[in-house]
Amino acid sequence: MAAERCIEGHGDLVKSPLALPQEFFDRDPRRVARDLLGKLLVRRIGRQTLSARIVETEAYLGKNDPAAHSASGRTPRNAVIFGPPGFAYVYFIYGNHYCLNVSCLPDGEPGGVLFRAVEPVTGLTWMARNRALPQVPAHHLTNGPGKLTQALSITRADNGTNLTDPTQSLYLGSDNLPKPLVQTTPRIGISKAVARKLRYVVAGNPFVSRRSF
DNA sequence: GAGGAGATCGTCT
DNA sequence: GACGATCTCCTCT
Repeated sequence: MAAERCIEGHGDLVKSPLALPQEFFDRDPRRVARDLLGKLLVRRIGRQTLSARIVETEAYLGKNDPAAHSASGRTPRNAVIFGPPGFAYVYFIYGNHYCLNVSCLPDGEPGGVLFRAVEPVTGLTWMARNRALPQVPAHHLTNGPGKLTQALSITRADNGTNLTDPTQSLYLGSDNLPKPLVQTTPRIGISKAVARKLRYVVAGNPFVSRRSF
């Protein structure tokens, strides 16, 4: 069990969130994607701690989901989502961008959740610096899978990180806020299984990547 | 504000 | 060699 610490953000001292247990991810990716909304993504860079609240996710179901990377079987690239639950699957896409997923389901069963958007909580200045966009509105810093990885300095070096371990430089935590109101929509940017409503957003949150369909 | 096109490169076949 | 779970810039309305 993680000890509570204090992290800095905007000059305020904020209680460090407790890491989510591995059992949280040992479930159907649809449940995990929904329950991750409102949870915190915590990134440590040296002495700096960045944290952001998850406001948009997508579930990828594995072999029965043609849109999932795992649909065509295990490869060196996607091996993490075939592994134990709660680990980071980071991949490079379109020559420019990294996307962050977390593995779900027991070891050997493919499944994962893509993080599409987060709401910055602490370290906003660092995120703007990482994005090289100091003038951009806050809600444009992290409202997309490629944007949030850039803002939090997430790269393939983070692939395979145990996101349930609070001693890691990247982990998932909870500050026990009430569950937000969740809206489901079709996933974005895919060409297969487009009709399935496997995208989960915090209703009305301005930090989601796209508002309505 | 909305829509289109180019950039860019790792991964897979 | 083709494709891709994206982003940004530019143009048009």
